[in-house]
Amino acid sequence: MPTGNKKKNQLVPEPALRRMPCYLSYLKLAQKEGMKHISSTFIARDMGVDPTQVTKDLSYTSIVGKTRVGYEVEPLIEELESFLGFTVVDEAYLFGVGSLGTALLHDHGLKQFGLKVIAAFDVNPEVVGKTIEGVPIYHIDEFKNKNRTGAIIGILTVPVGNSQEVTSIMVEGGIKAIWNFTPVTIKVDDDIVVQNTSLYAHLAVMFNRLKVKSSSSK
Amino acid sequence: MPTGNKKKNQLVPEPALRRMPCYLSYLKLAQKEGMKHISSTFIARDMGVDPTQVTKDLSYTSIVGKTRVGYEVEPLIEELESFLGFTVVDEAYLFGVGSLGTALLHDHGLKQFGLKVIAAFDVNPEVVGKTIEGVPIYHIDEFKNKNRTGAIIGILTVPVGNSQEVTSIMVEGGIKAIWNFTPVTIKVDDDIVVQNTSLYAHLAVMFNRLKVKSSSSK
DNA sequence: TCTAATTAAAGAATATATTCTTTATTAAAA
DNA sequence: TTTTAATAAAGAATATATTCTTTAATTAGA
Repeated sequence: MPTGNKKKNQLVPEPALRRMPCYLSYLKLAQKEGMKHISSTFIARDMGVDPTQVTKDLSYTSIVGKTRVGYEVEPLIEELESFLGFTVVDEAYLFGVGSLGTALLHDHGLKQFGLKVIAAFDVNPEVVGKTIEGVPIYHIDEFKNKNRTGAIIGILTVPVGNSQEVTSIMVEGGIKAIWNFTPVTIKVDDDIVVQNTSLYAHLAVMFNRLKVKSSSSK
Repeated sequence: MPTGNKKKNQLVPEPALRRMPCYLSYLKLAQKEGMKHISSTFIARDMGVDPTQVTKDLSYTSIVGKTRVGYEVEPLIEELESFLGFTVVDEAYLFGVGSLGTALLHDHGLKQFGLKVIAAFDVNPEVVGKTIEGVPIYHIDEFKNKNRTGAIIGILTVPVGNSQEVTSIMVEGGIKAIWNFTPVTIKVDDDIVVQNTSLYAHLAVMFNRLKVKSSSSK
């Protein structure tokens, strides 16, 4: 049996992981206002969530709070950033320089959170050869050669019909994690990480909630 | 007690709602290939999910399948699109024309899924007065006047520090649903719908899964 | 016409996530 | 030094979502 912290190997629940960047941005604001310590009850009240959920979520990191004092703001921020992988910058390729792909290339916020797009790939001759925000766009056939540099993260923003095909190309070329912005459920081996972020799925949830609210208020 | 379909008033689970656009894009591809009928087991096998989950998810819509045949593709597509609110185009305002806001304005995919940005607001004199992809950008002070036209959906892409402030302005101006792209937990009254879509939260989940995978494979 | 195989749908069982409760700790005040 | 109040943390209870099981329907084939 391997030694080491059991927590490191156990899977952190996705809902908890998704909340962590919220704590992080909240803590950064608190730090700006000069706060040195902050308690879970305080965070919870401010953010409108359950206090025990805050402590449970934060317990997945290696930070421990102090009774009657709370957490030290600065170390907690540092721990969260490193725990979430925001401190080291990973390189990524983007596949599909259409409307959404172009949009993402314009967002430099990604680099701040540890992801730097170093090249993009497409088949459209109108975009191949150009650069967007300093990122060169190559024909997808060049991907296998280019991947010598070893990016293991791929951003998938191709049209729905090409999703699975491009996914296969990505995996064959050594991509280990796919950030999938298409609404397609792509199929990959177990060793490949897939993160689905379909904006339209979120839009669907919003429309539904809005519909339910407006029909119940009548 | 009100009459009418009980299902319409009961909240559809968010996970189910998020999967629906996936079914939709899958069905559209199937339709292109000439399929008229499709069974839940077939969909499930193709998408790598549980067959009963497919039927359960689809049962929230008013479509029923036929035993030994499955669902009719075309009516199912139509029902899903209308159920998800993709058939009618809602108008929206975008708040914060920074990096991410600009990016979203470039994505015309949104209109296709029922959301049309008709105006954007910011305070930066460098962008105020310009247009991006045909969308005019106004100073946020002009929001209250502009909102006579009655958009009730707002897209929030301001910097973290201004999130809550701009949220209040949005709600005061009549916004009923906020698509929040900031990692901040904004506070609003119960009657306002908030849909959180923090790209960085998804990034965090991906980094974590990648870390776990790479550490367990050694 | 009858039988067998396939399927949707409903409900039960399981798994997962969230919230509640208790306990032990400890800083601050008496 | 002692007491009190506030807190983190662990585990139990609850709520939620997913998966499994059963049932009934019905089409295709014998």
